[in-house]
Amino acid sequence: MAAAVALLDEHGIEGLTMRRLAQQLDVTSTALYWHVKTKDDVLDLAVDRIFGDVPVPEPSDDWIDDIRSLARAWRAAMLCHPWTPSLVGRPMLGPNVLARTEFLQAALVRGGLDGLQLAVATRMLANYVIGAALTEATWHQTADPQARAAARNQIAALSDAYPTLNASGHLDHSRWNDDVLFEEGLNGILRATRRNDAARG
Amino acid sequence: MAAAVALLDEHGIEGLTMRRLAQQLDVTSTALYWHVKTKDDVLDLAVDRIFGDVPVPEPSDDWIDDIRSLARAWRAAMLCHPWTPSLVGRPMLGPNVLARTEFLQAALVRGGLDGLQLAVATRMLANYVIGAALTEATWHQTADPQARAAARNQIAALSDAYPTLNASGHLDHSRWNDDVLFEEGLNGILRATRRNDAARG
DNA sequence: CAATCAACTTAACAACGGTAAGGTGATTGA
DNA sequence: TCAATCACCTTACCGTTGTTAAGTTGATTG
Repeated sequence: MAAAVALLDEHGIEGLTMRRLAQQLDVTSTALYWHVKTKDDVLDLAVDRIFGDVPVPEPSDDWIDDIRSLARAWRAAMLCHPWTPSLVGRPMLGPNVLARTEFLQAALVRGGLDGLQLAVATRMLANYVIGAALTEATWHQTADPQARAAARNQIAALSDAYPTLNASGHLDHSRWNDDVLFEEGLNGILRATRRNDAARG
Repeated sequence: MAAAVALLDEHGIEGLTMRRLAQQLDVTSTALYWHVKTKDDVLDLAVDRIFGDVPVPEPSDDWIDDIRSLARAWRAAMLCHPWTPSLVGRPMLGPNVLARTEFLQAALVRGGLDGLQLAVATRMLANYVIGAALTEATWHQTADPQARAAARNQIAALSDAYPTLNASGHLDHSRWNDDVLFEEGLNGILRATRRNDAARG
């Protein structure tokens, strides 16, 4: 798996082939099929391995801060291995993912949530983190500054069609800091879960 | 593109090959390369086509409801074509996507947001919708009830390791309705953006 | 000492994305 | 009217991919 992750990190998702992976391990490609059933298994294991690197915080008396830490670390791990977000479209049921979801929900329970509100908050947070990582990784992947500038200019040229988008600089990545945007959004969501909690009793 | 979407709908993302697409159109596979540069272009166009099906609401005097409508429709479109979410990991700069993002931001501006708060709210909403669609589509893709039950039992067996997860029924899809969870989460996020707005003055 | 078994190899398969070169039939311009 | 152009498609082919089948090796076991 270490070799697989290394290949994915270096050459992206299309750079991982069974032959290349085998070569990296000084084996024939077919030898891999002794340890693994299909290539998809390799990808699944690689993803779960990355999620295993996400440090699970020690539960403190501030459950909100616990969640914040987990969300931050989760996003950071995905952005550190930009191929991860695009592979989330497969069942995430590895033990590492489950352990972190367990921590998330436990923190919410400590915060007083249960029933529907608990389910809603869990999904809301998970969806936000995954969505953020996916969006940012996608954008970073279009790392070619030339392509970025071209896209920006294309928008600017159509500023009649996209006036708001153009004025807000939504595509101008030098204008807003991704970390700040993520943090602020996370705060908003956390406030929303607390508000729901308060509204319930 | 209609043929491509049909193939994707029927056989999933791996069911679309240039040869199959060509066969569907009674042509040779190489003929496709006259209209398109690479297979990735086909996928990009297919995604943008789906997003084109998302109805852009007529702006009303209730900007929050406008956003709700767009978010609902967007998620519905992605879930209707479950291969879409896993393809979002490529630059989404097609005109259809941009038009809808423009609508979203315009509604937020009408709601009184600008500057950092506007950027935060835009991303928060987009990330949530994308994350939700991705999560749900992923889960639906593991449609095999046998696999689902197996996963659930596996969790149940490890109920010591995942007590909260086990008790909340987070993996029990019969317990909570996806539509309800999405709607509630969306409400939470919208409340959060309004709160930010109020806090600013 | 024979048998088992994990771990690997060699050989080969069909299918894939993509290129190069050539054909065809309608549309054009002098 | 006739040659040239052009959009659109075909034939032939390339290297690579995931994957299977069958056989090999070398240590461990009864």
